[in-house]
Amino acid sequence: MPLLRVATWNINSLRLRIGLLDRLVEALRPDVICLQETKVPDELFPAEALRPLEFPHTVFRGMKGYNGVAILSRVPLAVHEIAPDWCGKGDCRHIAATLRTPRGPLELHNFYVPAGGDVPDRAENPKYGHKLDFIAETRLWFAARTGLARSILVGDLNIAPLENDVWSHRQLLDVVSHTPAEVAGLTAWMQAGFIDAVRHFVPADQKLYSWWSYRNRDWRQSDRGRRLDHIWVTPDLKPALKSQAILKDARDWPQGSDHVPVCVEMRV
DNA sequence: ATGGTCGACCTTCGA
Repeated sequence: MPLLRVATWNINSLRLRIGLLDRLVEALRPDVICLQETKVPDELFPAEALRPLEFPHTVFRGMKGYNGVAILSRVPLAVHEIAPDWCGKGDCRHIAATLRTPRGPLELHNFYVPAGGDVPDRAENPKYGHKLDFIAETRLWFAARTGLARSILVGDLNIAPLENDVWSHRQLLDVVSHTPAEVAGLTAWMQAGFIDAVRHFVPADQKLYSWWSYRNRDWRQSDRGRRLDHIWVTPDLKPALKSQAILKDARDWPQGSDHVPVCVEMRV
């Protein structure tokens, strides 16, 4: 099992869209699926309904109504209780696991970063402050992890850092997800120990999105997308990277999420 | 310039 494919998807309700996971598996053939916005408390996690998918190893952290993250895996894994309770909120926005691969353990982090509300102003909008505080905390925490290696960080990070990660850099400078403060915060976090595994394959001058708003009648025609979903790896894994895929067609799945799956293949 | 659409859940909130 030298090739490992890791997919990340904001599923926007696991119970509502559980049937779409078959399509994801068929299209991407992932070994590991990281989900965000599962919106299901742990005691209601649909383990039985997931069984036919044949991802026997699962870890999850959910709550009622909001947030929630899960990892479905064909590779044995165990929860890695290592990270703090970000911003002391008790939110279910992060789960870490250790994957047991034939060539040694891999550390995997699955994040759902706060969306941050509508107004990009700390005083006026506490959600925006929470988002900036969250990514500052995660940056400091990873920066303190000296010797971090063989690690993968994925998730809905709710920030599009590059000019071509949004449909119009100029028009989104004041829109939460692409403000200079968020971009600086996310970039500093990544540079605390990771490289962008998707942009490793796609030049920065090329438009690349993973999310299109529900509020566009014809999302494909208007194509006002943003790249909010990311896969980062520690630099030691850079030579291991083999390919990336963003499953744009998933945006047209029946009753689909507003996010599409992102996947990276690596030889680990 | 504005409003546009979802999901969860109890009527409005979060995205």
